[in-house]
Amino acid sequence: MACPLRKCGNFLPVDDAVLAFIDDFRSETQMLPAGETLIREQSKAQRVFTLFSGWAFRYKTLSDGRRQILNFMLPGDFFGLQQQFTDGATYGVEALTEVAVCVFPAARLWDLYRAHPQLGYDVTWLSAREEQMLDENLLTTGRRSAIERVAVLLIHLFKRAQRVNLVDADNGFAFPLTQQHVADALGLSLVHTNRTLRRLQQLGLHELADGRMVLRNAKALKQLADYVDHPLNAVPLI
Amino acid sequence: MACPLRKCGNFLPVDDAVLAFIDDFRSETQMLPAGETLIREQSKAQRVFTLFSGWAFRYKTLSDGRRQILNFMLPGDFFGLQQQFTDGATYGVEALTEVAVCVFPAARLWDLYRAHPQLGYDVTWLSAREEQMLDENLLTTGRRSAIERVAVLLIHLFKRAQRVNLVDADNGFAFPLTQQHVADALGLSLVHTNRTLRRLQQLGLHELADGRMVLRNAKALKQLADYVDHPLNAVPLI
DNA sequence: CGGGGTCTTGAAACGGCTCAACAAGAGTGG
DNA sequence: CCACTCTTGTTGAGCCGTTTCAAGACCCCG
Repeated sequence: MACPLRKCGNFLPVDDAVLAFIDDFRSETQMLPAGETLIREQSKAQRVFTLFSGWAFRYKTLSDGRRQILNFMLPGDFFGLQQQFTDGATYGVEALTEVAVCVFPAARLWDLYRAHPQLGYDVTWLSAREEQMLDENLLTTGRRSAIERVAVLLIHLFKRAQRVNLVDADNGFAFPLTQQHVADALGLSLVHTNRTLRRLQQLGLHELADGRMVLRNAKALKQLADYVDHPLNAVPLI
Repeated sequence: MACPLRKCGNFLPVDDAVLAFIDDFRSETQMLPAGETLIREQSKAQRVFTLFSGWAFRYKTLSDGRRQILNFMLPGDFFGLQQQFTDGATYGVEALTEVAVCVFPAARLWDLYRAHPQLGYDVTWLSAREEQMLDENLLTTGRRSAIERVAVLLIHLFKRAQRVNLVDADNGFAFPLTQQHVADALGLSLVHTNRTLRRLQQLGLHELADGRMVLRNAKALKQLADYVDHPLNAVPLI
């Protein structure tokens, strides 16, 4: 059965043999409501995932409850890999909206490398791509001011939504994050996030209401954030 | 010829065929002085590296010069992978001390996956491991206070040095970072980094002089930093 | 002897945090 | 249909952690 996500045109094509392997590799497809935990911090789950629809996020928490969101996941994102190489998950993953995920048994990951080196290469590719996003997030939380941080996040999520055809003609898209999520992703307090968001909105750079975001002035946002634009190259999908 | 680093006991053993492939894969071994650039930001280098000896670091800069150090590299670390999947390097790498690196042609990376899936798996492993460190750094810069940040960094570098037998019996090891490096790694200003380092030293938690660091009270540092200890499992070496 | 890099310290300014209160909407149960 | 609570967003006031500016010490090296 063909995967509808694959047809959106922003993923690399694969031949039938590989497709069949992926299909067989997948143990199930799951639907989960918003707020559900996909990977529990410290747990020893033996599964890896591809997000098929919806949004999710990866996070870590300190023992006193402070939370840092590491990155957001959109359709096509592959996750759960790292726990494979450690004694357990060093982070948690939570659904931001209702999500559909393809579930794979981590134990068979090594089979994948042996049977289809191409897929192994693709896994590495996706992993490296996620690492790049982390690099950017680290630069952001470490060295950008609050207003720059928010601007970067808005553009970044916009670009990512665009890849999977989630953005409409008016630069609008569903924005399922609460301000608390934004704060936790950027290393800011909730209150200051609110003020900063408000300030950007008053400058006319974006509009955010009822879970919907519209980028009003992407160029100004990019300039404000010192954002370097990368072309939207096709990426693997597993 | 046997790699001395491999014998230190903290790397996974590999069989002779794989070893021979790695040997053939390596295009050269280079020595570079401290301060030298191994990968230039924005460049299109076609090489990946394994650090054989010395320290290096990976960083990103904003157009106005603000710099964020993403992570530090110690012997055994594999880097340069990400640029393979983008149009160029999205970060820079600089030698912190004199370094020796094994250089591999990135163009042959795909050969590696095909010829030895085991090595492909190992590359992913190393990539996932680096990502874990980035996760931790992101949590640190996003959610920890200055004193917690410094404490985390000290423990983390200590543990990493320990893995490659760089720590002596008195918990001392060569510490080639300037305070500016520490500041750039933690998202702090130089002045505040100085004060914080000083404060920790006065508390008797560590000692730092003449490029040499001694952990005086690792337990207190861990507690202060809310640091979760992971066992020192063996990792692949390429 | 001069100059550049690193470390150190003081003083003042400021960005972001905390505390606190309130509004609006959604869901729940009587 | 109305209280009630819970979640999310909003705004003010004051404080504090960190930054910035500035200056001096020390050391190595040409």
